[in-house]
Amino acid sequence: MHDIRRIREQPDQFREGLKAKHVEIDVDAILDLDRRRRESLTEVETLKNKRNTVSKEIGIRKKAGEDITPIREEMRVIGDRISEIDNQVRELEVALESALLAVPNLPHASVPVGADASENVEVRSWGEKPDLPFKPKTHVELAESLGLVDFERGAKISGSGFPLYTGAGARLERALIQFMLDIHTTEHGYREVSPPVVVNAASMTGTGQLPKMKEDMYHMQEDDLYLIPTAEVPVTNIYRDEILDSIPVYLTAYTPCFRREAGAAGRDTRGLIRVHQFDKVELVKFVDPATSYDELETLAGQAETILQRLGLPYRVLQLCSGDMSFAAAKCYDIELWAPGQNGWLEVSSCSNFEDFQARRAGIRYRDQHGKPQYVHTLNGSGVALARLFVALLENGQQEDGSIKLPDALGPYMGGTTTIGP
RNA sequence: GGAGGGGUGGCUGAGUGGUCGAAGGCGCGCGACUCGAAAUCGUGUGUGCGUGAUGAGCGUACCGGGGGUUCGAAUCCCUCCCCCUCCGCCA
Repeated sequence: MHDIRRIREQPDQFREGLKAKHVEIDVDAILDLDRRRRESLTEVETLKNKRNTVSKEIGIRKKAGEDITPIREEMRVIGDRISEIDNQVRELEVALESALLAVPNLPHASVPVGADASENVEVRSWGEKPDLPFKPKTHVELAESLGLVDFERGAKISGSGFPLYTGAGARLERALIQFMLDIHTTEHGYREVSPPVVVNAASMTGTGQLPKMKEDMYHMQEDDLYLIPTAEVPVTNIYRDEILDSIPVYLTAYTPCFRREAGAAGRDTRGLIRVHQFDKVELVKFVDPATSYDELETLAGQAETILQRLGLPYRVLQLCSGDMSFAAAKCYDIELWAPGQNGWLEVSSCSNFEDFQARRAGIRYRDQHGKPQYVHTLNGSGVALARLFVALLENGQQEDGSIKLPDALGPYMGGTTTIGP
C-alpha cells in the first residue's frame, strides 16, 4: 500500500511509476476520494468538538441542578448530523482503502523499464551446463524409472499436480530441506521458524496476495482461511501490527506451498515444474529502509550459495518493470539449467518490497528519534524444491539411468550420492 | 463442542455513565543531589488521522474487533475474535 500523502504531494511521479509497471490506475479518482474524505472529516470533527464541549458542560450543570432539557435537544440534532457525516466518512475511507489496496508497488529507479519477461536482463550466471554424451532424459522419465515420484497415485489421492514422492525421492526432498535450512541458519544468520500453513484474510492482505490474487489460492470457505502460496505470508505476518524492538530481523522457514495455478491450465502439466503443492525454504528480512537495497543483494547471494554448493548451473535475471509482481519494487529471479527441459527453471525470486508490505501489515521500528517508521521487507526463495529436484535429476543423470547427486548432499542422504535403480 | 472467568498504556494494575488518554506502581528519558554511583526528590514518557511547515500547537479517534443505547460510553446492550479453568472429543 502507498502513503496517500505521497500520492497527494507527488502525483506525477506516481503516475510515471504506474506507467512503467504497465497498469492502468485512475489516480485522479483516488485523489478525489482523498479530498472528499478530508473535507467530511474536518466537518465532522468540528461538530464532535462542539458536542464534547457541551456534553461536559451538561454534566456540570446537571450536578448544579439546572434544567438541561433544551440544550440536550440541541445536542441531539447535532448528534444526528454527526452520525450522518460519520457514515459518509466511513464510506469514503472504505472506498479509498480498497482503491489503494489495488495499486501495485512502483519500480525502483534501478529497475529496467519493460513490458514483459522478454525484457528482463541477465545480470550474471554461474557454472557450466553439463556436456552429456547422450540424449538427456526428462525428470519425469528419470523419476518414474527410478521410483522417485509416483505421479499417478498422487493424482489419484488428490488430483493432477499433487506429486507423491517415494523412496529415495522422498528422502531427497527431506535432505534438501535440511541442507538448505542448515546453511541459512548456521552460515547466513537466519533464525528458523515453522509457521502455520493456513492463514486468515488479514495475513493475505498484509503481504499483498489479497485482494488481487484471490483466484490463485486455495480457500476454505467454512472457516474463511487460506492455504499459503508461500511461507512469505505467515512469516512476514509474524510481526503484523507490531513495532519491532530491533532490526534487522532475518527469518527462514520451510513450508509446503499451495497454488491453484488457475490461469495456467494446460501449461507445464507434466512432471514437477508447475504443481499445486511443493516444498520451499523461504528467507524473509525486516530491515532499515536505508539498507534494504544492500540487503537485497546479499539475499540473492544467499540463495545462490545453495545452488553453488550443489554445483548447479544458474543465471540471475533482473526483472523489468512490467514483469515484477504486485508488491515488489525490485526483483531478481534465479533460474537453474535443466538439460531434460533444454531450458531454464525459476527456483528463486528475491524481492525488495520497500515499505509496501510493511504499510499494509503495520510493521514498524523506531528510528533514532524514537518515532515509529515502517520497515522494509524482503524475501526470497532459498530455494523452491520441486524445480530444484528437477534440476538435480536432469543435471546429475548418467548414461546408465542413475543419478549422481552433489557431494554436499552426502551427509543428508545417508552417505550415498548415487540414486540407482 | 458445552459451562464458567477474563481481555485497559512497554509491563503491572485501578477505574461500572460525566472535566478519563485513563490513578498508583514498575520500567525508560531528562534534571537536581553526589567526586561518581546507588538511594532519594522533581519532571517527562502511547498511536493513528486531520490541520499546520514532515516544527510547536490545536482538534479528533483509539481501553480486544465491529455495531448499538445516550446530550455524553473504558464503564450499559448486541455480536465476533482471542486467552484461562473445568467437562467432552481427539493426533
